[in-house]
Amino acid sequence: MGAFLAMEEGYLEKLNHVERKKYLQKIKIVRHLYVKGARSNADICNRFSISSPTSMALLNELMADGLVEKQGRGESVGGRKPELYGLRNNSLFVLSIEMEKFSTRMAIFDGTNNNITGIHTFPLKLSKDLSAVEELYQHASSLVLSTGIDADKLMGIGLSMPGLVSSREGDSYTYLLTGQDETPLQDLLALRFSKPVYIQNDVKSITLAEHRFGAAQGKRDVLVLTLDWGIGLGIIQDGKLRVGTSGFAGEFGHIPFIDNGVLCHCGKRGCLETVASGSALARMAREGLQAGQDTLLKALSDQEPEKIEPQAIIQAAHEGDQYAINILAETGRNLGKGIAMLIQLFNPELIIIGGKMAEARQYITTPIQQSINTYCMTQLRERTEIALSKLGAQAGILGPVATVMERIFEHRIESTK
Amino acid sequence: MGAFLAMEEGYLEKLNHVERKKYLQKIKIVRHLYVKGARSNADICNRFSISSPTSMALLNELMADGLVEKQGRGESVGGRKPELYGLRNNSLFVLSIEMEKFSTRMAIFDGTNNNITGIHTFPLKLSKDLSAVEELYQHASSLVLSTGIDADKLMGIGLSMPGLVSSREGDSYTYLLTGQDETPLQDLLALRFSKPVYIQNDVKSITLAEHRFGAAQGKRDVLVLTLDWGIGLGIIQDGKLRVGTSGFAGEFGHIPFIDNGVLCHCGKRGCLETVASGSALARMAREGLQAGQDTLLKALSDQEPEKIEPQAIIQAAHEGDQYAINILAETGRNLGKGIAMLIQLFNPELIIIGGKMAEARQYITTPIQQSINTYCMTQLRERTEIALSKLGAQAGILGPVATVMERIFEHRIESTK
DNA sequence: TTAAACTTTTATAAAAATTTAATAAAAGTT
DNA sequence: AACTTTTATTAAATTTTTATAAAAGTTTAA
Repeated sequence: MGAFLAMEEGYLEKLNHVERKKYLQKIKIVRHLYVKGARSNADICNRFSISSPTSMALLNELMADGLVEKQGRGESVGGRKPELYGLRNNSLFVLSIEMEKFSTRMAIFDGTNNNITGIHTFPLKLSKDLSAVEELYQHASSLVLSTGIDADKLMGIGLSMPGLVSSREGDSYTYLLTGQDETPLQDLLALRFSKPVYIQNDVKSITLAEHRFGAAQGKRDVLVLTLDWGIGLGIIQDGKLRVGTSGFAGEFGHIPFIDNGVLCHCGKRGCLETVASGSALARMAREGLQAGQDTLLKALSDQEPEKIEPQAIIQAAHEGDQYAINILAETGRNLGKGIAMLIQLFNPELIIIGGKMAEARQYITTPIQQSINTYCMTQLRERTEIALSKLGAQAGILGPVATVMERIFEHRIESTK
Repeated sequence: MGAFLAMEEGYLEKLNHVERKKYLQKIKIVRHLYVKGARSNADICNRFSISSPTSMALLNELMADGLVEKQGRGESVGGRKPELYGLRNNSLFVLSIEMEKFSTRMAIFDGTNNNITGIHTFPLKLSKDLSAVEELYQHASSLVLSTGIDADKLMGIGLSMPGLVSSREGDSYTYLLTGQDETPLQDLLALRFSKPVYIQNDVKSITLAEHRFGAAQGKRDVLVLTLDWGIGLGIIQDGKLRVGTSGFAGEFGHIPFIDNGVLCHCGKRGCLETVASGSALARMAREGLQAGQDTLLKALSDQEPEKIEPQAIIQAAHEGDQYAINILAETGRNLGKGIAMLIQLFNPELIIIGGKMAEARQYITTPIQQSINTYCMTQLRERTEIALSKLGAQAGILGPVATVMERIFEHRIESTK
């Protein structure tokens, strides 16, 4: 298998046209089996428009390569039961790294997308300088070592981080800056790890996770909103993540929303994020407390007045606190107005709401829906479903896995053309 | 050629796998030659990853079918000059129909996208009932007859109309309603014309025209804004028109923009269209005149106070009228704020501004740019170019041609799979 | 319940199609 | 004029597909 998937420098260049075509077909079959699970020979024939003997020959080669194995018989559809071919267990692994501003999480996933290590958290801070690269490598190495899996079997590494990320260039424009005309971050990491590395913005990464593993599975036009301190948006159109020309699409939190509004941390005034995010919610709570509102939050604020977190407000709402419910509703109404714009612009079939704020459940979704009803054209809103994320906190660590799934085969397919 | 491109009922079903594959390859070559113009054999080999003898055989078949012909020699790149293969002149024609609320335009285009009939205008009104279908057919028939071209050579018909159109279903949700569970408009027309018909919303159709023939050629992430009485938006992402799950994406004119604003014709209040469109401009002008503003528009309004058209205001601005310039600037600033949202959400490389309002040129673009600078994140706006449409009024009639180009081959390719 | 008839899958051999390699002709460069 | 590069064509080698048969399972009907 080493020889086949590893794709050493110059490996592809040595192949002639027929061999490249065969390599391409094999990669596509592997992707198919990875994404869909074990499949029959007949299924592969149909999927790729090749004849049964050809498909059989490719599968035999993949079995000889050690990548594919027979995995029992499928259900009969009126005749002989088909042999099922699937990826060999323990033959493919993916390392997922989720970097946040103040901590970093890692986990290793197997070929059937099971987390085999649990989530390891490190207090690794995300800054502009590159020192984190080496630290990341050390943590990752010892994690891989601890599992005892063959380093050869680690197919690739996915890395998600906040801020502006150009996934095409493989570079961040906010953190771990390599400098202009320098090797992009992704290539730098790939060199250090000797593995393909794919970086992606955190929200876009979560969006891929929702599309691959969550409520957006099989949907073609989906928006994923992540509501934490800020507001994130991931866009799936015609079944693919769309990131725009530089990879920065989806800056929904910073659209102009309120005239002469509060100063946003982005430097502008009145961004949506100033009235519809976790930080907006916290600000409303602080202002309410200062104005002498009677609420469960008082107890909290007496201890640490500046440390009111959205989650405490959500908690209070679930305990029936009227003020918390009110400010959540205001946040939701603002957000809903923003979402109404999104529905009009993107005409999605589904909008998934995730992030910590999603834990407010009906206290946020009801006012959102109310705003949508007010601000959205009937024909559009009637065709849009709003749902809460099922993946929840898992989405963050599954994101890089989905990113690797999306890119590792594409990358190979591209370089074969 | 009749047999080849016509695709009679059941033609494809008769083919075995190899024949279907060959048919698919030939269709793809024809599309390539149609979109790119005459090409060499070597180019086709590279483009489709097939060997020279195979490609030559396919081209020979296409020549025997009467679809392709040799069209001279290309430039040498250091050796023998390549033979160029192109679509036979006068072998493919497209009928373009542009329906507006109060009139309908038609023209026939040849295989190199030249308008061979000029634009014929009919006072055909767009309503909910289907009586227009027969009228359309009669007009079209006599137009085709007048050119003397073989009806067989009419490849397809493109039809654009305002309102909600589901291009996938081939049905309008605003005009020419066929009723639920009835044959969609597109199929109804296809039956009457005995030709493939493709319908599309007017703005999306224009967007395709800009992408195929205008300033968006070769670009991958483009937004096209049409500014007339209303505001239209067409979205190209990753090189393709994106229309959303029901085909209604891009309802930019009716996003909520002003709290408690003017009543919009859509029924809601404060839509962007109420402060940033041609009708908003006309309203501002009327209000200004009533308030006694001193402006060149006075002369006009004295005659027909209710008939101030955006074009008159633009004209006045070009003549130096300060009031006209001011209200255009206000319209532009509002629009610019909306465009700032679009840039943040879509991260396009180019935004094309078309429609009659584009004739205001710097009087509209300068305030637009000013708003973008105010409301848009630096990293995003720096990577976005704003340009005026070069196609201008031509875009409307070229749109259905681009729609046919986009769909007619896809349609055949789909049904081969 | 059992056996025959029918489907689907798998395997293999013959037929067909495609690619590669080889070659000649054409066009440009030194 | 000699050499290089590219195109176009033919023949040989390879690959893919089709056709066929056997194996395995399901359904139908006695």
